[in-house]
Amino acid sequence: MTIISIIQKSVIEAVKSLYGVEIAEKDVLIAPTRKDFEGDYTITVFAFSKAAKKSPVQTGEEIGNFIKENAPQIDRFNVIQGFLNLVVSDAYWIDFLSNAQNDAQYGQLLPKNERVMVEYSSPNTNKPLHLGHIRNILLGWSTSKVLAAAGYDVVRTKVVNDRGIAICKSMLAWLLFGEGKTPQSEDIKGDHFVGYYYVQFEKEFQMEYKGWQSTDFALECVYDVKKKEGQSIDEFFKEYKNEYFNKYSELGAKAREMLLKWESGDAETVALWERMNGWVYEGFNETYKKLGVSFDKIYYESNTYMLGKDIIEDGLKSNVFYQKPDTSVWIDLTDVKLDHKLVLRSDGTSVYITQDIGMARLRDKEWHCQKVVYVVADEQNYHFQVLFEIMKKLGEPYANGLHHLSYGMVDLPTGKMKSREGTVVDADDLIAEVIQEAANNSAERGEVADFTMEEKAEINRRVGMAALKYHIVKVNPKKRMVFDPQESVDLQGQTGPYIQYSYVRINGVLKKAEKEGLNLKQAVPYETLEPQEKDLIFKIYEYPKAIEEAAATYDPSVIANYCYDLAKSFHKFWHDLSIFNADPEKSGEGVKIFRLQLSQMVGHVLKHGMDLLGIEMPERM
RNA sequence: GGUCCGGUAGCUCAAUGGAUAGAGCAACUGAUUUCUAAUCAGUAGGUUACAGGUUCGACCCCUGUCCGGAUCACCA
Repeated sequence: MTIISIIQKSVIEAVKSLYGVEIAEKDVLIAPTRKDFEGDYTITVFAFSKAAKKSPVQTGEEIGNFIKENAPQIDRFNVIQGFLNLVVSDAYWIDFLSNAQNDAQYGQLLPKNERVMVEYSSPNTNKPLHLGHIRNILLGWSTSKVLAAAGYDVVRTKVVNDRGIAICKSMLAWLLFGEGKTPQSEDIKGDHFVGYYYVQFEKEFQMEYKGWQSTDFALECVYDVKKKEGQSIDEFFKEYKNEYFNKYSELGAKAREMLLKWESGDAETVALWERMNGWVYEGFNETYKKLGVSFDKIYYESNTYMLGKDIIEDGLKSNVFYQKPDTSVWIDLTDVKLDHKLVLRSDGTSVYITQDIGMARLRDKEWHCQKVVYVVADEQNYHFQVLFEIMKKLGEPYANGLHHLSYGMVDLPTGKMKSREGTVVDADDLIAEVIQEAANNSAERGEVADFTMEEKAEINRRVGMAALKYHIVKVNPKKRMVFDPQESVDLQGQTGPYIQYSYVRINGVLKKAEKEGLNLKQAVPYETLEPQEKDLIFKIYEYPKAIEEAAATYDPSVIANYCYDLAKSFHKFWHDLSIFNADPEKSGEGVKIFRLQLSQMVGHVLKHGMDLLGIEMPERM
């Protein structure tokens, strides 16, 4: 039984026997005691003081005395205002530690016998990954790791948007201006290579558009006729871009023609499409590898974009959907405070959401997940609200397990990232930069100067990636975040490397212990904990709760902050108390072994926790 | 305009309705004969956007206002 439930039960008994009132477990508010007070757990007694018809302080005293009498695990207590602070006995903590130590899986919670699918990354194949994708990927990966640690059976997936007008733009530009070049011939990463032609297309298109804007036709037959009140020429044509692309643009016409050819299965077009997408995948895979993430199943939109129509037809029969006179199909979601939403065009073709409806059912057939987490930016909040409501109305059994892990956009200190203004931070560049920064710092410090080049490179990679990943994943997903590249390479303070460093310190003493032939498996007598020691044990004890919370809220930042707190406590412990030079007079013979065991356990939890964030620990740095 | 999400120290972020709102960065001051100073300790920094309300108790819940963002396509 956990100490929490021991305390809860004791309080329930206390209130019953002292005041004759029955309360439930959820009525017992129990929280870790604040730092400035003595105690491990605090119970808020205001609610009980009403039942007792006594002052909060008196009630606290009475309950405290009762618990102390009845629960041997509680050593002493104090009451301040309406707060009952309980001190758990050192014996309990020491006992807990030795048990945890024997559990090589500590941090892996019991199986929940539920499967959850995490969809993340889901890129377009027309340009390389950037900072925004990095947030998505890190969130998706760490969420999946957290869920797995919490006991779920996890399936990782992505849906590649490999078709549509965007990739056709790249294809067209490559045909027009590519001169037969390839990523190999130019020695460029495939996704960057294809992205270059996408940009090339946009440039050419802009030139064409600019030229067109000054024609009499554009000014007299378009601007004069369609402009809004007081709208300048520039403003108007900025808004008119898409319509121009579809109506008058030569390049636009060619791109659309290519899309039609692709859809009709034209062999040459499909071959080109496969070739260019192949280049992109090679590039993406390299980036995924650098980020240390993987997928169990990849879906391609080119295979799934026709899905969902049959469901719409069935739903039409069962009156979940309705048809307008123009034959387009809609759903009425006004009863759940949403709108009427189109699910099938009047020409019978699908829209974005049709596909998602079909995809949801397909994946249910293939995987039978009780839960599905969609890691997608918050600009699509409305889309997912609509999607989930539709699935509920269709009566899909898994509908209530669908969850949109919505995260805020990543801003730069200078403002929003805009591809047009060239302020997009490229994923590969950023990764290279943080690793380089780690290398610079490492060289300055000279701690690992005697290591081989390969070993140094590996350490720099781990440290640099830790800085980057931690910087991003420590922020609550739903918040928009400001990403300062300068700060992301910081190695001091609340950073990934700070946490790694505590692990490296632990590794150092463990190595030394090994050299001295110390047996860390032995049980040693130890009775009185130093505050720094208890702090560490307490935090180790709280680790499973952090995992549960992170899993329940789909929020890896809980783990990020937990790891920082634990590392901080360890650094403090390290600074204040010596391990090998511990004074045996004062602390007893077992102190050295005990502290090594404690350090080892901290190391285990830190490594485990950081792994949930996709961060690897170096042995030295 | 409707809907949704955010607003906490100069900056980046924490805080199951609980105690005196905490960290880090930046600034300043200290701590290496010792297991790695990528560390530790200290100083300074706040009307939690604003105004009401609910409560024994509100950064947190409710109402309104302001600011920022997203979204409201027969686009994806």
